[in-house]
Amino acid sequence: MAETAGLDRQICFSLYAASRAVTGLYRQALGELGLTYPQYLVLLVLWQRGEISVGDLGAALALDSGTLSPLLKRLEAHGLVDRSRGAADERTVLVRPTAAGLELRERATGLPDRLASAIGLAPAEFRQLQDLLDRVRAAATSHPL
Amino acid sequence: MAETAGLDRQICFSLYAASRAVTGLYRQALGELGLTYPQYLVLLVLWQRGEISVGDLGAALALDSGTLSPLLKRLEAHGLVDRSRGAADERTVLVRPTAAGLELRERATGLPDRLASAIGLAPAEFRQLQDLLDRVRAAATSHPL
DNA sequence: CGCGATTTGATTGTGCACAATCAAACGTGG
DNA sequence: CCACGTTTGATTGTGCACAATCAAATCGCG
Repeated sequence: MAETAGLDRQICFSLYAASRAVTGLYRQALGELGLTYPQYLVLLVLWQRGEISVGDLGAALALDSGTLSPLLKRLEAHGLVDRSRGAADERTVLVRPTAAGLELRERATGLPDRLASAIGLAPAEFRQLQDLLDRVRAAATSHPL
Repeated sequence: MAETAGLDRQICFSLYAASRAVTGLYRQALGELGLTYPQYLVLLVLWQRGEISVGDLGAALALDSGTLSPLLKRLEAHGLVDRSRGAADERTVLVRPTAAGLELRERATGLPDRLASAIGLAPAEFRQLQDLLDRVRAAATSHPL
């Protein structure tokens, strides 16, 4: 045989398709807030940590500066974040939410629960899925193949 | 309280991050073949189904023409696929692999197994993960939120 | 101090994703 | 036959992702 397996047997496609489907669900909800999904993830970090450097933000989200720099400029243009050079190290850029950026937090509070109920897994299944995904991610990022 | 949950508690981020991590693993392996990950998915379908219309391809991969049209042109420019208008219906475009496109299948045979072992889940866990992902995808695509 | 190596973020270029719009081809009722 | 609505793919525009490269700031070591 040695036939290449079809799409239906490839875990990678299930992962890829599920990720895009869930992002699409967020797209609808976030559209009301004027945010994209990666922008929402950045704000999640800022709401939790307050001021943070671009580097630490990239480490938290596993995104590099080529993705974050223009994204942060768009958030700044929309008045949701401030950016400034660090006082101690002039190379670092510190990002923090503005008042408008903090206000969005209230409007986004119900979002994770709405999404979770739309997906409709049992709580135990959610935990199981997250555990498996985190292990996959850890293996994929450490193993250079 | 009513605090927005952090990144670590959001299943959506685990899904998003795991998907990008696995895609990154494929990126290394596919680089030797001169393919991107979505291009590889298109070829998987073509290897299995032979000739197929752009519409059916989009349905199989859940991708629209705005993504597939330029992607297929790049594959055509690399000599891996042919494109032609359908005889019965001049609106449809039929895509099929060239000889070079079919040869790549041999070079890609070991790939899913190599990736699976790099990820390192037990077979039962793989099945479990795929089941959960497919259910998430089904719920996310049917529920309009 | 001074100079090479490192760190940090920005820039550039390619390639997805997806919404919105468009034009050509098809199909059907009158 | 023909006008109208539908289907099919292409095009356009915005916004991620990521590799590669760059410049400025900092650090380390002699």
